[in-house]
Amino acid sequence: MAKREDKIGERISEAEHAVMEALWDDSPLTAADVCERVCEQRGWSMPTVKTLLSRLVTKGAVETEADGRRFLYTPTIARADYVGHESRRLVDRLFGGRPASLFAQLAESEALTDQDLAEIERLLKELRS
Amino acid sequence: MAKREDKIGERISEAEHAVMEALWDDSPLTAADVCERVCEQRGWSMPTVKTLLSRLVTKGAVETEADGRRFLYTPTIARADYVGHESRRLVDRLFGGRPASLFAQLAESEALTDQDLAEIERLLKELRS
DNA sequence: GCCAATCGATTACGCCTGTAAACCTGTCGC
DNA sequence: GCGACAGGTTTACAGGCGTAATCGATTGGC
Repeated sequence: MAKREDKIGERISEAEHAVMEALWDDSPLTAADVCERVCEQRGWSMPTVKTLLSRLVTKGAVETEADGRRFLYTPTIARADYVGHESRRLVDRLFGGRPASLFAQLAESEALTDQDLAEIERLLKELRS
Repeated sequence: MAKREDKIGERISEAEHAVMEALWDDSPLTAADVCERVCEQRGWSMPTVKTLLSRLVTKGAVETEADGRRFLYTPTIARADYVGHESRRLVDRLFGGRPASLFAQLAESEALTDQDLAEIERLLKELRS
C-alpha cells in the first residue's frame, strides 16, 4: 500500500509553490526556463527564482541534475501528494478533520456551481461502486 | 444581499487563529480567559496570548470593550466568513478554483469515510431542492 | 589567450511570525 | 498608605519569507 512518496517535510511557501507549479507542469527545467514561465506573471527577476529554487533544493522538494555547467531542476514530490497534504491540513485546521464540513461550507457560501454539483454527484456515484 | 461582514483584510496567522478559535467558541473573553483555554494546549505563556490578542486587534479581527481596568475581547469577523475565505483561497491556489477537483482529491486520497460520503450525499440532495 | 556573458552561491535586508521578557499603571488587601 | 498583583503596552529576538544585488567560477566568442 506504500502510498506514494509521502515525504513532505518542510513547508513550501507561497512563492516557492509558484515555482513548483512550473516544475510540475514541465520538468526538468533550467532556472532560466522557470523564470520564463513565472517571472513576468509574478513580477520577479532571475535572482529571485534562483533563490527560490535553492531553497526548494534545501528543503528537498526539488532535486538537481547537472547538465554541463548548469542545473536541471526536477520536483521530488508529486503534485498530488502536495495537494493532498495541504487539503488535509486545511480540513484538519478548520473543519475538525471532517471533509463533509468543508463541503457544507462551500455549499453554503455560494461557491458551488451547478457544474460542480453535477461533477461531485458523478464522483460520488463512482465511489459507491 | 449584503453577505455578512466580509472584512477579512490582513491575514490571520496560525497562532493567531488558535486565539480566534477560543473567541469564536465563546466571547467576550478576557486575556486570562483566552489563556486558560489555549495556553496549556499550545504550551504558551500569558505574554504570548497578550501579544497575539494585540496583533489581532491591530489587524481588526478582534475588538475590545473596556470592563473596568481590563478588556473584553470579541471577534469582529465571523468564523464562517474566515473559514469560507480560507477554503476559497485553497481551492483557488491548488485546484484552479474548481471545488469539484478538491472533492476528487479528497476522494482519491482515501480521506473520505463512509460517513463523510453519506453526509455529502445528503447535502447534495438538499441542494437539489 | 582574454573578455564578456552565464550560472550558481553567498550575502542582504526588511517584514511577518512565534514566543516572550520588561515595563508601567491602576487597584485591592492589609 | 504601600506593596503585591493584575492587566495592558513596549521592546526583543530568532527564524522564515519575499525579493534581490553581488560574488566567483566557467565558458564561448574572437
